[in-house]
Amino acid sequence: MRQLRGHEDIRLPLASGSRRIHGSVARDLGVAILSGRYAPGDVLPGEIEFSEQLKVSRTAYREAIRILSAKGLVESRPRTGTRVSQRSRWNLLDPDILAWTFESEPSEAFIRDLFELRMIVEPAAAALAAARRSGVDLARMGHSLEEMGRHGLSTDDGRAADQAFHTAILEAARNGPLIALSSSIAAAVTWTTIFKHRRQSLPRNPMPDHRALYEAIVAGDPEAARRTMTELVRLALADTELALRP
Amino acid sequence: MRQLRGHEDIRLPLASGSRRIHGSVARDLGVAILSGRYAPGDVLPGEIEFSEQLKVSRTAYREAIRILSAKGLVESRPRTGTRVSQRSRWNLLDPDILAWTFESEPSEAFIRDLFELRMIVEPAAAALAAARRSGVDLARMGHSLEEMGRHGLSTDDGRAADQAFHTAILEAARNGPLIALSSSIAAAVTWTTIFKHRRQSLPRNPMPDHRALYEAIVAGDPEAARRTMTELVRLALADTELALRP
DNA sequence: AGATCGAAAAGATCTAACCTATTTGTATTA
DNA sequence: TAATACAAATAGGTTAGATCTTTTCGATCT
Repeated sequence: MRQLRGHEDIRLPLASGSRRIHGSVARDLGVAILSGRYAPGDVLPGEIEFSEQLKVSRTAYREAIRILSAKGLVESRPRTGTRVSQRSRWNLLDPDILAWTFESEPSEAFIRDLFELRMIVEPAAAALAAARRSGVDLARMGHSLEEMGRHGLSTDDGRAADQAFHTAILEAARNGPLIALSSSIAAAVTWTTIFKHRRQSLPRNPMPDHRALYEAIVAGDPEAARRTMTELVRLALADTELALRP
Repeated sequence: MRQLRGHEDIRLPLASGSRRIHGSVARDLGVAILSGRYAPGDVLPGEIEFSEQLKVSRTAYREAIRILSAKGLVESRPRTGTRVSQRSRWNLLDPDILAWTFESEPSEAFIRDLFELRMIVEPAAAALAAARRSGVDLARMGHSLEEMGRHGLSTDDGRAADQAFHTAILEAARNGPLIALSSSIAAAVTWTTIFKHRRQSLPRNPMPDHRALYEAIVAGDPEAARRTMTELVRLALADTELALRP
C-alpha cells in the first residue's frame, strides 16, 4: 500500500512536466499507444491494478482514460475492460494526438501522409484567402512578413513571425473547420522543422517564396496563391525529407 | 443533500440515451456550448455547485469535464474555475463535436464551411484512390455500388452501401489522416442527408454519377476521378441547400 | 507612497473506501 | 437442445475529505 510521507517528493510519479496527474497519465499512455507499445486490441490491466502500478489513485487514472477515450484511442466497457481501439477510430488530427505522435519519432510514412494532406489543403486555403482577404488580413500578413525578414528563420522570433504569417492566411480563408485542421497539422510539423534547423542551417532563403505568396494574395489572385503555396509546401517537404535522411 | 431511494428511477438524471452518466453530461454540456448557450469566456459554476445542480456526483461531473477539455471546449484551472474556451481552440473536426453540432441544427454558415472543406479534400482523395487502388479495393467498391443500385438511396441498406462505397474510396487513398478527416465529416453530413430524404423523395438518380466515379477509379485515371467526385460533392451540396430552404 | 513578502481564500485536484450496474460465461432447468 | 437463472469480473458511480495552485489582499518594511 502506498504511503504518503512528507519527506519524499511524490509529485512526479511518472516522468512528466508540470501537467496535472491525469494529464500526465493520459500523455504517457497516449504516447505508449501511438508508438505501438500498446497495440490495437490489447486489453489494459484492470483499473485497480493499473492505477496502483502507476502510483496514482483510481480516480486520476479514470480521468486519464476518459481523455484517451475522448480522442478515440481506447474504449472501455464493463466486464470486457479497457482496450486499445482500432487505428481507424483514432482522431489522428487531434492536436494532442499529433503532439504525442511527434514525441516519439513518428514513422516516415505518417509524415508523408501529413504532407500529402497539407499539399491538398493549404494551397486551397491560400486560394480562398486570396479571394476573401480583408485589409486587416493583409496588414497582419505584411507585418509578419517584415518581422520574418528582419529576424530570419533561425531565431525564435523569426519562426514565430512565419507562424503568424501562415495563421493570418488561414484566417483570411474564413472557414472554421479548415483553420482547425491546418493549424494543428502545421503546429505538429513545425516541431520537425525546428529539429531540422538544429542539424543544418537553413539551406536557402525562404523569403522570395513567401513574398510571392503574399503578392498573390494582395493581388487577389487565387490561382497564383494556390501555385505559390503549393511550391512552399513542396519545399518544406523536401527540407523535411533531407532532415530525416541525413 | 441528495437522497438515493429505490422507488424512483434516477438512472436518467438528464435527458439522454443509454450512455454512461459522464458521457451524458459531456454531451449535454457539449451541445450547450456548441449551440451557444454557453459562450466562450463564460465561467461555469464551481464543481460542487454544478454537479449538485445536474444531480450527479462530483466525480462523474469531473470526468465529463475531462472529455470536454480533451476536445478543446473548456479549460479549467485552480482558482479561476472552468471556462469555455475560445472558438479557435475547439476541435471542430472531432467526430463527437460534429455530432453534437448537428444535434441542435447547425448554422448554415457552418454547413457551407464543411462542404467547402469536402470540396477540397474528397476530390483529391478520389484522385489518390485512382492512382493507388488495389484489386481488393475495386471489388469492395463494385460490390457496394451494386448493392446501392439494388436498394436505392431511400432505404437503410442503400444508404449503408453508399457509405461503404465512399469508405472504400477513402481507404484506397492510403492516407490515415485523410481518412480520419473525411470519414468524420461525411458521417456528420450524412445525417442532414437522411433528414433531407425524409422531406422529399430523392430528386434525381444518383447512380450515373457514382458509376462514372467508379469507372474513373477502375481506369486508374486520377483527373477523371477528381472531376467526377467534385461533381458528386457539388450535387450533395445542392441537395442539402434545397433541404435547408424548403 | 511604493515595493515586497506572506497569509488567506477559492477553486480545482487528488485520494480512499465503498457501493452499483452491466456484461458475459456457465450451470441449471424445462 | 434451448431457454433461463446465476455468478463473477470489470467498469461505473458516490461520498467525504485532504491537498495543491493560483490569485488576491493586506501588512510590513523601505
